[in-house]
Amino acid sequence: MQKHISNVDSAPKENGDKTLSERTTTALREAIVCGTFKAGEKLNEPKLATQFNVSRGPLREAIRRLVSMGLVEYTPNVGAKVIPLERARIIELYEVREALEGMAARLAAINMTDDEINELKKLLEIHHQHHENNAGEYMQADGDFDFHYQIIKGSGNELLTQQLCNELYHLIRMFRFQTSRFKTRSDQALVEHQQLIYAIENRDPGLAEMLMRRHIARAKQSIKAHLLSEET
Amino acid sequence: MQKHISNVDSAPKENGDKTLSERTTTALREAIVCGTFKAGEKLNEPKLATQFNVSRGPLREAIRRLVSMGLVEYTPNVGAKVIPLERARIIELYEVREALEGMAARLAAINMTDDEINELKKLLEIHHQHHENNAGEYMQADGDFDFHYQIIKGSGNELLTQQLCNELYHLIRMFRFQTSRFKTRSDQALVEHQQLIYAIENRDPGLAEMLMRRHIARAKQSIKAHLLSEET
DNA sequence: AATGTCTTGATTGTTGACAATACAGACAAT
DNA sequence: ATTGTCTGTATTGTCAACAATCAAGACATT
Repeated sequence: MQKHISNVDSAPKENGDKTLSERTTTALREAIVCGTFKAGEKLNEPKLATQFNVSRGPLREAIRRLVSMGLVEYTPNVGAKVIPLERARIIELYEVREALEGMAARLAAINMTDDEINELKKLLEIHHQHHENNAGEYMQADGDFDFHYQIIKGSGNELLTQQLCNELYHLIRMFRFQTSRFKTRSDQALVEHQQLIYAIENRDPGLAEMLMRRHIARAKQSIKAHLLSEET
Repeated sequence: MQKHISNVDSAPKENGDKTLSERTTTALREAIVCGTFKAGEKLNEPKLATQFNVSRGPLREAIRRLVSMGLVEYTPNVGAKVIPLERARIIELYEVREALEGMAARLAAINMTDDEINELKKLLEIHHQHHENNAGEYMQADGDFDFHYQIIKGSGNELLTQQLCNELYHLIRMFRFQTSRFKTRSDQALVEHQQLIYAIENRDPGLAEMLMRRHIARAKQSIKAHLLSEET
């Protein structure tokens, strides 16, 4: 049965995607993140190559990149499969996030320019509006991403930014797609974001880190509870 | 001028290295980490393929993997080059380490078994012996790695372990190779390791994290000072 | 019936050739 | 002299065919 991916061009164009293998990577990544390929599903090279309208070379490259991003598992001579996102792994993901984004907030409190902080404030304001207008919930996920993204960038640490935005980011997205049934605690999150901005504005690295870590730890606890309550 | 890498087989055999591209990855990685290829040096595909005695396919795979490990920079249609380890990047590396290994120590204090803790103690004892016998310095680098490695594994967080041991680890090694001229503060480190074990043994996650972070932050400061004093 | 071996089909690993792109040097124009 | 364009060469991107490996089912043996 043919999936809804006739070729690579159906993927979102990302500005840096010049070569075929890069476009294939993006296309395959989105397909996995969005659940077109189910968790644990085998990735057959010739079949996928046909679907994406490329030869096996670029496709293999794409698979390798997704392996290094943690979205795909690989066994030599056996093949690739979409990573099965078990409970344990999700908790692990949030623990790593807590560590890295905590550090990002600390560094952001030191390195962010005043302009960048103002941008952050504007962003929060927009989210606030949305929350009031649309009775919460809606767009919260993307909004949350934007906010965290700006702080990460504001850290000024390129390695950290890369680790979070290029590697872990897509894992988080994938998880969110699979668990969109969970309500996002959007009003709570807004308050926490607000506090975080204060800490950064006051150039208090310790507080910024602590608040960010609590923000993420709280999300982790919330998810943990949800996952347990769903246990069969 | 021919380098001292006639083919892939000269690389250290790592148990999981079955396929040619995996062996090539290991070989190329070691060559880069150990400085056979200088920082910033261009990696020419046909030339390297000849040197390693493989075709361009596996070699390209190897390069891609090293890109995702941060050892190699890549520009489409231009090619790959060994990452130039500038001062800024080294500091960044230690900031990320501080965050991740801090979290590892925290989790280790929670999750490590008593047996694992005993192993850690034995390891420290061995390092202590070496320090007294060999008037310090010697073997400190590897010893330090072993110690940190066991704590990371002891965290029980696979994602964290992978990030540290498969990605950042080799960057650190590469940096150490380039700066072996720096004296390692080995007696200081031993004391800090000792304290860390206490914290883990007493199941004090907060203290364990704090000590690990200080341990790494101190190393960062030491390196910072060295780098500044070398400024031309 | 259960276990072990063999064979077959499918899938991955590797290769070398060809196409597309970028870089360097020569040359012309201002 | 400097800038811009062009051309040839080198390098990377892509492909399709071939070799090596693995997984599953048939068959024989205990």
